Amino acid sequence: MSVGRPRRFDLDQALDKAMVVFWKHGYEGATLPELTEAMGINRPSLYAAFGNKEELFRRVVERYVSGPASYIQKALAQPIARAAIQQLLDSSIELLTSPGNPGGCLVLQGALVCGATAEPVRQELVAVRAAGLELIHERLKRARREGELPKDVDCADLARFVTAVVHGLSIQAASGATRKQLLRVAEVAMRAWPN
Amino acid sequence: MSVGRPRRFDLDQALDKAMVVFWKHGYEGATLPELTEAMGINRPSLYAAFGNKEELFRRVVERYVSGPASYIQKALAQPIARAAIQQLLDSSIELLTSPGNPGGCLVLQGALVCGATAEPVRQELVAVRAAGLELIHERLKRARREGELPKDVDCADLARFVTAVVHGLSIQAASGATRKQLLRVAEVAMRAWPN
DNA sequence: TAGATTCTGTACCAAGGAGTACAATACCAA
DNA sequence: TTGGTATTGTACTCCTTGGTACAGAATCTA
Repeated sequence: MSVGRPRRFDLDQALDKAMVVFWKHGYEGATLPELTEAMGINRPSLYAAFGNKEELFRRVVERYVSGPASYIQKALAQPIARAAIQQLLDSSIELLTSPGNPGGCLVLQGALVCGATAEPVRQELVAVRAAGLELIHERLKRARREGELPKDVDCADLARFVTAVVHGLSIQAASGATRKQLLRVAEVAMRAWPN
Repeated sequence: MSVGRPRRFDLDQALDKAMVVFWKHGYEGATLPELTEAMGINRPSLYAAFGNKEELFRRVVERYVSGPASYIQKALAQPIARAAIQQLLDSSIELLTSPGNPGGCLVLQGALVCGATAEPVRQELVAVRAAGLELIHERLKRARREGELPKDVDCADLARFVTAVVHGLSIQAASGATRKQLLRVAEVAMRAWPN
């Protein structure tokens, strides 16, 4: 603890509160009054602690990736590739429809499109999505090396398919689909698995 | 032509210009200066002709559904169900990656999430998406009646899967994926077709 | 206890948002 | 030509947005 008046709120707790707001309304749709209200702090405190709205959002995304969205790495760590993808879908659905937080995925609805000023934020989210795709791609390449996938399977195509399904599930969740419905979609999707 | 000073612009042309702006930046991200500039008219003309931003957007969505997005009905009219879905995916991809207009789908990026004031707009888009799902669902039920699908197939699940894939493709397109990449994703997706 | 330091809270600022008043203009009908 | 009508263009209004100045308050150090 350094000198000076101590901060009266917890940084991580405040980030979690901000996460919910951005998740629900997107980067542009989230207003500062809404953010400060949810975080339980006033505006100057927010600016002192996080810089500005954009930096706050980046911190939130970081936290989202290493927190709620960390199920991706966990799933892909499964020894059997097919089970890894299955678990990826299942745990995606669990997060997307978790009753405690807004439906859908922050990385999608944070800024799918936006006005000119938010363009850097959009670009960042595009990069985060690309990183997710790459994780899946790497896992599938490993599966093929290890003989779990036929040699004639294109791992890039399959990875992109899996990503597309996860994104599609996210949209459905954001549009009000139930967990049960999405789990059945995942079941159908798994029929595309090569054998 | 009624009395009074004649309008100096074409309503439908103006709507098409506005469509591109909303498509690219979303409902909230599109500003009135940007809209009027693209439409080649000034603000009072816009308000006189379309009411306000929200009504303009609704007109644009109508036009989008009955124009660019009408490929859906066209595809589903195919006599063979499998071919209908195949064509649905292919023509989706064609629109989503058409060089002339913004990547992705207006019905998704128009307002996936938003601030409080745009909530009615978001709801409308949710309804439009639900209508699309229903079209596919009906087509699949017909296919099952006609013996093209096994009786134990759940048409609702399959329809939702197809919808999710299309939405996933839209996200990918909005994130910079190429037409070729998406066509291969569609190929993978079709492997989930029941037989 | 005094000073340095950092956070909090009120109150403000400039910029940009959507929407409109009103005079000028262009057409039709008589 | 004249009057009625609807559009255009300039110039506004009001509100919300993100961001900040500054004084007061709370802590640590010496």
